[in-house]
Amino acid sequence: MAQDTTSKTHERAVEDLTTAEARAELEALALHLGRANDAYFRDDAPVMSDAEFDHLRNRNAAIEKRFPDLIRSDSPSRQIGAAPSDAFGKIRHTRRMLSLANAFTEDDVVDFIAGLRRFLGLAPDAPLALTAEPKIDGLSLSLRYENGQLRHAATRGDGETGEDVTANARMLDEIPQHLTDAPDLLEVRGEIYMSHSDFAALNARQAAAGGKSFANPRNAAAGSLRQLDPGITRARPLRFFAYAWGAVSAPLGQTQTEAIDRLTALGFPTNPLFRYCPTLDDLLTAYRDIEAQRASLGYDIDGVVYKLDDLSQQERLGLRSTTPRWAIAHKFPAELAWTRLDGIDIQVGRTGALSPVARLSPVTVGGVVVSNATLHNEDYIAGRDSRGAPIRDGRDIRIGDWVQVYRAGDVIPKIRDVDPARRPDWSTPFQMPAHCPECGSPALREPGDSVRRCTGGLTCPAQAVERLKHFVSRAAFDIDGLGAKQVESFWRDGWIVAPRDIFTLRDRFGPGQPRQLKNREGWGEKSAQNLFDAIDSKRRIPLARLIYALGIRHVGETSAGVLATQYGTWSAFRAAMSEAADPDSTAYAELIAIDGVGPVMVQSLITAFQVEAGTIDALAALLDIQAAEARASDSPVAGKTVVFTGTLERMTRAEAKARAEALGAKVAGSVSTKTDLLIAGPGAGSKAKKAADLGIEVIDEDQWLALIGAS
DNA sequence: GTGCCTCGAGTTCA
DNA sequence: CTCGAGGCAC
Repeated sequence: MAQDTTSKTHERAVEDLTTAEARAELEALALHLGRANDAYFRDDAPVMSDAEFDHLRNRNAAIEKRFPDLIRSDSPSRQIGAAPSDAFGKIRHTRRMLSLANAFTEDDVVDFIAGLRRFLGLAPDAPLALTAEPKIDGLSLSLRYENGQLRHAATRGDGETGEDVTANARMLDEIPQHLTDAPDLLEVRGEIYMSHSDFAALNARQAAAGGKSFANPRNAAAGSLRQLDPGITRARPLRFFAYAWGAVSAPLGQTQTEAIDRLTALGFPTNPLFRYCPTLDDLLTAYRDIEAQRASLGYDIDGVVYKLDDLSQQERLGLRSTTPRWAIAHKFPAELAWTRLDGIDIQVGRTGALSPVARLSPVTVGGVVVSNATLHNEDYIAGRDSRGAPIRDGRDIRIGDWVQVYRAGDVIPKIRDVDPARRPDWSTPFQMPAHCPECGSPALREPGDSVRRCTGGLTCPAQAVERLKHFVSRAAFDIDGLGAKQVESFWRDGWIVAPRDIFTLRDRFGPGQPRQLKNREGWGEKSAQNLFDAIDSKRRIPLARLIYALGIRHVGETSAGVLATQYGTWSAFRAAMSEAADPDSTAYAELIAIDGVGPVMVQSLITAFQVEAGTIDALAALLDIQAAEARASDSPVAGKTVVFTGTLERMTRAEAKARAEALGAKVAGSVSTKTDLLIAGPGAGSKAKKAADLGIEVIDEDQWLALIGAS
């Protein structure tokens, strides 16, 4: 396994080391392991073998054990926990793994049910059955069975692509390896979790063996499933509940209830508290019952999931971008903790936004020690907006206050409340600085904006660095070995000041140059060469990624994709951005006509290409920009613009729109020359006439359903 | 003008 | 994950 033995060649027994040698070696190990960890964590580019990684980590631990006084504040033993995740292969989910929308109050649930009825075109009192089940606090897993055999197991990942943990899933008793009487293709989805008793026992074993303990059962489950050595996973008591499915070759039933029964019959553990709820009252009763049992279940749950029971109705409702419309998670009240607010720091983001961050006396909330929390913006801290009106959830928050902290979505620490009785008498309302703490430029708040922004632009170090970090981020250029930390370090030394410097790095600091990367601390011949190669490999870049990487305000990943698809090539896009500066130009009209592009984004694009034309063009000249391909789809309506008019008799307007969009069609509100197809129900008026005048194809609802294969 | 829905931006801890 | 706000339909 150990291809690279250089670092071990001169290794000496730990007992023989002098203090000075130990200190030097710990420093070197911190550097190497930190880099290796970054490479694993961020990219798919391990810089050393797993065996060597483990060896170095053990060596570090051994030296620290003998010289406890020398343990560094940046010690790898503190930073490197579970095995690096990217050592796992990737699996693309055939059906995306979604998350759930949340309900926090009974009113939210009532709204959810009303929304279902509205979408389906049902009367407010029409019967509508749902199901309720506990929401397990673990990590979701997708299991793919082909001809009854377990083929793949994948974590959720970002929903599109997860990690391949097949070898580990095969080690778990509660996951069937073979199925009988199953559909040829069956993807089962569920939750991996660890029970309270198993968690306590595991931590006790870990402590006895001198290992680190886990903060909570969910972390223990995640750490155990993501072991590189399946043997370790085998020894961990992981459990599983099935609650959903992905692709299937034959339906599991007509309702959620039937499908869950079928999964149970196939041998999957399903939750015993699953319940069929014909009415809203049944649903809320189920919630209270499950909440009452929460402490005695023996495993963590964080709410109750409601799903529409009828699967054909589920299909009609369809999906939003990241959540299904037919399900919701009714969350339990979050765990709370009181602590003191020791200070408020100001961070400066990529766009210059000044965000206040609370520095808290460390406190345990929901099994995790929290010491920072976001405070959003100045209105939030003042408890009122710029006109003095109180704002929702805002609080008068001051340094020195006792504050109540919770973790929103069980993740992001937030401040819920302030105890006025314990406010120190010296406290004063927090004042946002009028100048950027990083560069001293005036920090201004535009009318109507809730955020104060540094006006320094790219002369502000914080903005410049954040821009660079954005440029190399995963969804942008994603250069192996050039992550946030490296970019910041290069920026500090003036090696990379703007994005284009990345692509001239080899010319300026490569072989033959007076200053060379390989002589830089922490770099060698090989690693320098690898970085140059990694950079070169990203010169060829899809148009969408480049547009996103530019970091133009209001242009995120999605909008960048839309723009790329619309213009196709860099030269077309680049020309349009210049021409659009004239609001009377056709370029302007075309730009603002793009679905999802409005006046704010247009202005932002125009300004960016005026102010930064030189740097952008210099960058583009160093790249090989790939044209965007029109999205291919097998649906007959993909890419078509359709308009609905008149009364639809077999579905609501919302449903028709959602379905058409799911098939790749664009749904417009009015007929124009861009319209490809008009679906006209009874009572269609001017739109149908206009369509006829323009020679646009007009069909009725039945023909439409036949066209999309859904009659 | 109101009310979705989505997107962008900033966020934590491991 | 959440908030704020842009974009769009009604």
